[in-house]
Amino acid sequence: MNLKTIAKMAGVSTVTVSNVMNGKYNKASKETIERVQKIIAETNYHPSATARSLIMKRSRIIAVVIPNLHEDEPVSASPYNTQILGHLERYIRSRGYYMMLRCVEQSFEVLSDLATWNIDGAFLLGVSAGDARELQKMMDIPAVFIDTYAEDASLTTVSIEDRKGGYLAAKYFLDMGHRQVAFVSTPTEYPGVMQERYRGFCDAFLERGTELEPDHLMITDNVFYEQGVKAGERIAASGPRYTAVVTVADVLAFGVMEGLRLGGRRVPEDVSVIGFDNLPECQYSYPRLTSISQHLEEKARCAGECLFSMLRGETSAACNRQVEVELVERQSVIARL
Amino acid sequence: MNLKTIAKMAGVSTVTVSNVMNGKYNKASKETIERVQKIIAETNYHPSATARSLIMKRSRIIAVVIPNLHEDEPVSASPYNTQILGHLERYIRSRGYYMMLRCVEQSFEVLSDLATWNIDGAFLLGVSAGDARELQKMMDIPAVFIDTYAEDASLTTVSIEDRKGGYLAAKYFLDMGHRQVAFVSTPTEYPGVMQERYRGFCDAFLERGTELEPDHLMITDNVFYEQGVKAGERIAASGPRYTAVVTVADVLAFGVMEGLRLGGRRVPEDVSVIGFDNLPECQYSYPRLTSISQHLEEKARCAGECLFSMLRGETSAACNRQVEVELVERQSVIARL
DNA sequence: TTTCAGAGGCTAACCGTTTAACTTGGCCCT
DNA sequence: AGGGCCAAGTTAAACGGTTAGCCTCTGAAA
Repeated sequence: MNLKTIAKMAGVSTVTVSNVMNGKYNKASKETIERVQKIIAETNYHPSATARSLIMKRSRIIAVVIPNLHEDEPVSASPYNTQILGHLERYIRSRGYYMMLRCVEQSFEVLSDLATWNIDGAFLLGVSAGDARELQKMMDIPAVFIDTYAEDASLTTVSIEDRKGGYLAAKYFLDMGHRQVAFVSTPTEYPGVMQERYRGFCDAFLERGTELEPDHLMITDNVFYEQGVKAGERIAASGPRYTAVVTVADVLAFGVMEGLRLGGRRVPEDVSVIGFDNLPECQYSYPRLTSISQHLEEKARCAGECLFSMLRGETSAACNRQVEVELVERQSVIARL
Repeated sequence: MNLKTIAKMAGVSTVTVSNVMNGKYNKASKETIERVQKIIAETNYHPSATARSLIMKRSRIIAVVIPNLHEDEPVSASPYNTQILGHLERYIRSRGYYMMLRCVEQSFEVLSDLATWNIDGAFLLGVSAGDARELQKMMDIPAVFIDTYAEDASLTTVSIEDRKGGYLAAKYFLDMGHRQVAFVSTPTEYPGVMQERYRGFCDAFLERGTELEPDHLMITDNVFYEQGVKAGERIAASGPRYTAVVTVADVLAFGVMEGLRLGGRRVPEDVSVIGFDNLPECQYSYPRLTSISQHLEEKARCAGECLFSMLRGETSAACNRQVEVELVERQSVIARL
């Protein structure tokens, strides 16, 4: 079933059918339009996207590049990824576009072959700043980087208020009377999400004039559960020194809680814990985890708006937007009087 | 950059370049092949997938249709979905195909517009048997239904040994000395995953000759956490009657454990619990949840093999494969002497 | 010496759309 | 009466590949 067939059935040329399909109603008479539309509906005809994108040089396909989903590690398989993916798909579809998904280990391995599809734009998740700039160059299409921190403003990025998140967690503890607070994170010395969160954490102590413990910073190799357990055990082993822990990821927090328990400390009676991301699991961990929440739908909408404004050619320069965070109170924190 | 350009640079016709690209090496001389390949490499040329699929009538695109990912509910946002998605993507890509993702609320809303892309095949997740048959008719392309149970064998399906899973859980409890075992599930009267699991559960009791408690079956509205909590509370309220619970989903089990706690029962000291799916979260719930595990990579590979054998036209009729399950022991179960 | 096969290559048609440019007739204005 | 303009079409070219069919040359077999 193609244009030509429809045209023949309607007794008009293919161009007329094409015009009707694309809403160019000033190019045809009312009767013609109705006749053609009737036939289209009856035959359930849908134009070929391939033919269309071939000649129009735009495919209405958006690529979404996301790190390794298949891994058994909670961080990859995390509901975070599923949800943001779901929201992005909805946004893309609501605009009449299609989503092509690509999971990658190394960001680079990818994109040349995606280019064969004349991709209109791309969302890239969790790419480092350096890689991001490379990628931006390789694919000369509009791209929005989600959770990437670039020092310069050449990239269009959408992230959350990571710094404020760290700040909120620390301030919450300080307000609750905690003074000895550990910070569990992957390395914070490079620009990125974790550094921001740590900066915010420090901000709160600075603002309050409270000294940080000299060894409050506990660096882990990754944000997986087992590393959290180790960190928790270390904290437990340091005696009653720390009364509270901020972690940069919920999964890490789940591990820390287990590690503390293994080390003989109760959560939250002996040590309070705050996570980051507010995964659905926070509601059914034990104890339920207090966490910094990011509004994923908002994040996706934000990213979508950025990308589609670029697609429309509104080159309002690269935007760098941050979505609000908030602290969600649950049972893993108690006040310290 | 297109075929014509490359052809001109190499001093040959487009056909020759095309042949070289597609490995038809018997159609060109060794020198020509090398010259053309060199130019292709230098210019980093990639042929247009749109043009190609237009004329070849196959796109190398596989559609993946998955229910609502964006929901905040653990069951949608579940790592299960993320992981199976990741594995499917890997399989698809390993075959040189592309993955188009579509999240749906109602399975039907979808597929006519996907057809515009000349999709070669599709994976459909979590579609009911009835819908599946409709869909199969609508899109006349090879499709593999994952986690769909059809009574007849007209559909190609891949699922897990759900019945055996239910059996394993029940048998494990019986072997551990439990006699009063509750079964928490969404309705089991219609064909589907849950019915299979329940059947397996009953099988074990029948085999052992142990009577089931008259009200052992606790039906929930869905497999979300809150429903699990309610079921757990109900079980707790029924006094010391039940010493063990089998649930049809881990998230439900997490809820049940919380509900039992709220009702004053300890897990596993008073009541033991087994989940289903073996989500990564089982490793960091409290207590760690014993669960029936499905091998997702295997499941994806299985589905992939089915689909690609259909794509190759090997019409070995519709296959209905089931992937193995096993019981993973953790801390949520103790023996009853 | 003719025949035949195969290597190596080319031309033309085709896939299903969109777009630019052209046609035709009717109407209005001068 | 002639020109200009608009509505409602049409035809032809283009997008970037693939495929079928044709051509030419060389070497070997009959």
